[in-house]
Amino acid sequence: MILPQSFYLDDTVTVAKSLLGKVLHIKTGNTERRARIVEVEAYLGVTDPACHTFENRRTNRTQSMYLQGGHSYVYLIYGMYHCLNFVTRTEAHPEAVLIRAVQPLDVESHLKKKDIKTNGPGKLCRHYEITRDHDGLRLWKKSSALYVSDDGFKVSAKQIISCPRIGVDYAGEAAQWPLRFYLKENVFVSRV
DNA sequence: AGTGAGATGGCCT
DNA sequence: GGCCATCTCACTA
Repeated sequence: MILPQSFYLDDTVTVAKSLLGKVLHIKTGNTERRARIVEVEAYLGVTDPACHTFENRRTNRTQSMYLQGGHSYVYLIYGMYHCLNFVTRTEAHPEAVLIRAVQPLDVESHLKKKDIKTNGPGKLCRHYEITRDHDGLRLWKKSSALYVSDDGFKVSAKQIISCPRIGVDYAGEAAQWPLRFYLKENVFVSRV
């Protein structure tokens, strides 16, 4: 079942945790690939020093974060990698969930750890060729190049690990906030 | 295994 | 000019 837009309008931490186990669909040309979300981070908008919209900062890059929840937000980082986010809440609350790692579902391959190409926000976008072209898409529409569904995969609260976010040391105290969530013992998670 | 540098563009002061 | 929600490669040991 495809996730409705209302799914994304909830509290950002709730959405982040709920996204674990959901299925991301990526359409390129005639093919559609699927991947289970296994690692995410919450970015809490205007009051979060680690968030691009901290203090209501509004640039060309962050336009889509000010859309309603359920849109994609893709940005370029370090001049060469892209990061995929799902916007949450409403226009007045520019918050988002960063998709840090997914588990590919199409190929029945027994991947060795060194061969995993989707365990990190930059690597997963490179693997699925997700770029700024995928910014501002409506994730609740099956016609979008990116959309998200629930295939019935169950995740219990005990399987969700919380810890500080990666790569935000500059954000002071906020760097310690437990806003990174991942599935316990999942091999596709970027790091433990 | 662990550390350090480099690639490279947008946004900041 | 400097920093960044990253990753890879080359080096140490």
